[in-house]
Amino acid sequence: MKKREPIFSKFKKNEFESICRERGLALTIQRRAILAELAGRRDHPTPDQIYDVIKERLEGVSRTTVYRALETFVCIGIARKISNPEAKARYDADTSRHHHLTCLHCGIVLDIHDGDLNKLKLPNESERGFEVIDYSVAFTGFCGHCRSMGGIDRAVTKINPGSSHYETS
Amino acid sequence: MKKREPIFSKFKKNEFESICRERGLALTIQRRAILAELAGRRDHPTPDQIYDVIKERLEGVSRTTVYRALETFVCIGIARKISNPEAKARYDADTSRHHHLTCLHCGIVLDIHDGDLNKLKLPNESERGFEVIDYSVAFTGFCGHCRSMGGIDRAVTKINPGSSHYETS
DNA sequence: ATTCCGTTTGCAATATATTTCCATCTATGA
DNA sequence: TCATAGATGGAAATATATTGCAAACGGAAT
Repeated sequence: MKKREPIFSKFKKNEFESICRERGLALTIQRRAILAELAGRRDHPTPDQIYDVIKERLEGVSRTTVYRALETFVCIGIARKISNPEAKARYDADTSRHHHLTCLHCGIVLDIHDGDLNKLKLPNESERGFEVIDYSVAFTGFCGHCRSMGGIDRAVTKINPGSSHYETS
Repeated sequence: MKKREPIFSKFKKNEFESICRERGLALTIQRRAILAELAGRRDHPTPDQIYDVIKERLEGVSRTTVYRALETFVCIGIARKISNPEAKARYDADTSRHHHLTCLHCGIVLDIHDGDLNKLKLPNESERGFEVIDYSVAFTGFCGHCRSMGGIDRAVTKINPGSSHYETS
């Protein structure tokens, strides 16, 4: 098994702290905990998934704070709000260009790092007035867990929030 | 001005009717109207946007019916629920492989048909147990309308539902 | 360490989006 | 036309997200 680099690296932590200082944003324990949780996992969690973990450690944190902190991270450029077909917010602390696999059954979002996919020619959309900033390739399919569960009717691609599960690493 | 093929073509209509017959789904006036509306527009509407139009023509139609019909269309393969970072579902009656431009300011989703983008090599994710079914390239940026409006702070990429507007064709 | 001030938080209320329940109604085949 | 499986409408429940404000906190100056 290949050893993995921790996502909430020293680098990310320093980046966060210096950006906050530049902008006059306070380094609160809530923001630290929320960022650490977001950056420490690989499943692109929803605000509620983060809240559920955070609340065990931080007595009395509010769901509102989680929502607010995540939006703040997006605004200062240390996280992204990612697109997914569930249409609920999911966040990603990795802001480098990479791509996603979304399971059509349970909604989990996994990363793909692939050099070729990072070199797509941008379409010329200036004629339509659109300014392209970035892109990401969104793959859809079925994750290992959902494939191995018997009885999944693939015609029913409706995402089932009740059956969520996560990569165990 | 280039003439455009109507999206709710004879083909789509026949496809819908035959699939419904095969599956024992009733061809109700609600489903017909909802599909016609979805397929007739190019802006990837939310259920509410469809409802707002439909209710003028179909006295007493329920929002619930619109939600249900759209999910049904996805299940039978004649529409897709598309990925987007807003906290609401958007649907697309074009199930062929194509790609999307999403405006980071107003949330509008435009189509891109580009032959090169349709030929990406699928990543080999079978080792991780993921079965890839399809993909779509999600471009983000700013649409012509949002670019031309003065005073947009690009650092604030939060999607603003209040400023929605649509392609006039 | 203490004080001050602007930022952030928690809570409650509100807003928006979606789903569920069930009585009633309708499309469709016999 | 009739029977009936399937669909609808409307209310209510649930899920998701945002806002306003008083109290608490972080960080800089002292």
